[in-house]
Amino acid sequence: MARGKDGQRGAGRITLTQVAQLAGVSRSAASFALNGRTDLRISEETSERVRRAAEELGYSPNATAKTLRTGKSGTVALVSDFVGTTSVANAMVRGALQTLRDADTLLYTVDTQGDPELESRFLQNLRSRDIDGFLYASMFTRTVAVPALVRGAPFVLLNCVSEGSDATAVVPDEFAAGETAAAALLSAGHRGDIWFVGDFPSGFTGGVEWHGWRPLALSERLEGIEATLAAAGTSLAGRVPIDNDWDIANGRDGVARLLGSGVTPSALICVNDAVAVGAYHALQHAGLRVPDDISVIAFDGSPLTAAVVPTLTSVALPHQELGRLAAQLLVDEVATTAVHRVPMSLSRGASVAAPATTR
Amino acid sequence: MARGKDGQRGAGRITLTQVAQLAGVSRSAASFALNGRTDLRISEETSERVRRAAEELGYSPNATAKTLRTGKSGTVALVSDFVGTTSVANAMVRGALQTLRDADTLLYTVDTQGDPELESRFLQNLRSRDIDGFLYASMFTRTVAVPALVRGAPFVLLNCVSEGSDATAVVPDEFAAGETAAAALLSAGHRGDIWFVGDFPSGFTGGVEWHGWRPLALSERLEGIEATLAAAGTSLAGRVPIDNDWDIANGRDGVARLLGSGVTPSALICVNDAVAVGAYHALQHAGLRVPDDISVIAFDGSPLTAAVVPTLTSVALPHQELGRLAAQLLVDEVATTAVHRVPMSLSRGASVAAPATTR
DNA sequence: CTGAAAGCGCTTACAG
DNA sequence: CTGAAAGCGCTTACAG
Repeated sequence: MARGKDGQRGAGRITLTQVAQLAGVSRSAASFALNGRTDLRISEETSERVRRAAEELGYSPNATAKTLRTGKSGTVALVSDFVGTTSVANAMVRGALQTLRDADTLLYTVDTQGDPELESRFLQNLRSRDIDGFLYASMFTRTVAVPALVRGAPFVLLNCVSEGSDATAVVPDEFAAGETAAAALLSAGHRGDIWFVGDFPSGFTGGVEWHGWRPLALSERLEGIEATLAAAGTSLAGRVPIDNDWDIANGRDGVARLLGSGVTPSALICVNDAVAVGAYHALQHAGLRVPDDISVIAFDGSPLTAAVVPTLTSVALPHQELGRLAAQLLVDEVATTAVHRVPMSLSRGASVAAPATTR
Repeated sequence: MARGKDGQRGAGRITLTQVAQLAGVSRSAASFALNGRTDLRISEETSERVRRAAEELGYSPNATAKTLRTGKSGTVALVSDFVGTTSVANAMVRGALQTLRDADTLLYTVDTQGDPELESRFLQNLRSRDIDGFLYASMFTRTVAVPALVRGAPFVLLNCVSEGSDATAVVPDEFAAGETAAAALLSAGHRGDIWFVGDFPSGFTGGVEWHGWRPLALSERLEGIEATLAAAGTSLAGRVPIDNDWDIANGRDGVARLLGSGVTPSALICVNDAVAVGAYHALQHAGLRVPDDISVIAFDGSPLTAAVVPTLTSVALPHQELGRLAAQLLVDEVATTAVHRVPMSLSRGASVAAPATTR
């Protein structure tokens, strides 16, 4: 993992000496001014000049040097065994950890909570420690703007792609996942009356910003579904828009609305497992049985699939493999701008059967 | 966050110079030998002497100095927005992050996967970076042996307690949680035929090692339950032992066995949500309705509670508050050996009702 | 192999 | 305020 194009030391990294020079003061004075120390009784005017110089040069202190000198790093570590959990995030971390372990590299995880200001502080800190590389990851598959600080070191996007498609990225193959879901229904004998549950609320389309984010899964899954249905001479009977969160309540409400409108689907393809669980609830409430009356298939392959009766058939996200591959690409310094798509496999439950009409 | 008793610089930290002295070689030679470089054509015998000296002194290189000199840190960072997920682990991280943010401290997370060798490598690396403090956390509440490397800096145990109770720790109040669960059933009118699902398999007791770990939740929850029932003049009708994993299948099998033995409980207290979901399945299979025929209550307050019909009543783990408090104690340098117990609150679903016999 | 030295970028006590 | 200096712990080119 050598330094990236923009990651060379010295190439651009501003030091305190340079700030002092520009401000026309001693290094000591610059240090005192920047750290807001008053021992030296530096005039406010001088302090201001130093701060402006630092600002102008884009100075950011080297945390490694500071730590070496002071014996304090300003950081705390949380050490845990969390990865054991079956969580989306943890599976990605687990995959990356395995690969990096073989490469004798440790993995620090930081969580920005999706907050740009916190992210920026973390990135500054990490860069100032001469981190060898970044895995820039997203909770759910979407398009991101890669921060300049990340671009300054080798990096691989994990579960997201860059705006200009100008970076190495690893994402699930959502199109193929859509194909897989549709094919599962087709091979069970379904042809018509297949509904998709989880479209954007009206006014939104898959291609635009949504919730401040730009998810990829929805549009690509839909394309895969439609392509496969079209090849079999059919198409979706319709799409049920639901609210933002793609949670259980959204799924229940959406399907209740669908059933209330007099439609009797043969099968439901739900945008994720939680929505499918909500669909179960609405179906049960309407006295419909899964899969006897209606088949249900979803995406994600989360623990929810085992919580319902009958168990839910779902096209599983390959989180661990995403982490593994992204780490491998980082270690291997593969410097393409390719988007690597990892296959999603069908996790078979008992929620898909032959359509009621054929029995 | 000052350095802990054993954390002072210089006090004990061995440097390369000391290794070289003990081995009777130059610092250059020591460096070359330890890094396995051959440029200098150091004899195998000398190398061996250096390695022995390093070993004897317990030398571990200072990563900060090394990074400063070489511009490489040997680490990679995974930057993400994972914390948004509703996962046990992430809630703890989120809580800690919030507190530390106010204290202007960043949080690095490392995951050891429960592997002692990987943990040791991480701890070495973190200590060598002069990390200001540790949150030592466990996935589930248990007794841990705190590594010496952690003790070398200020630290707080998160969701675990130390073997000798000689460290500041933050854990859920499991005893009170047991009381809460029992009280919920009592106030719904249940008196007898209350069964506990999730006892250790026979041969194990709550006090001893289990699965290589020593969980606290089970024994303390049971004590709280029994204490509250006793105060109401009753007691558990029995305990259903289940297999190790405390997952959905374990719960289903355990309850199926119980029902198969001819018992008809009035209420079930399940050791966690997953086991309760399994209980639902077994009850449904037996034609019993929740809560009309049997009430069910559990512990954890996970997303599974919303996935089932009726929604599950559960005593919720206060993960975020655990993280928040632990971070606060770390920042405040509270140097007691106190175990702080955080209350668990009742998350009301629709799975508890009056006993069938009273209606 | 040795030994003295430079240098990574910072903070800080010191004499002026 | 300045300015020269030391020092954190390492790596590494250099002359012997």
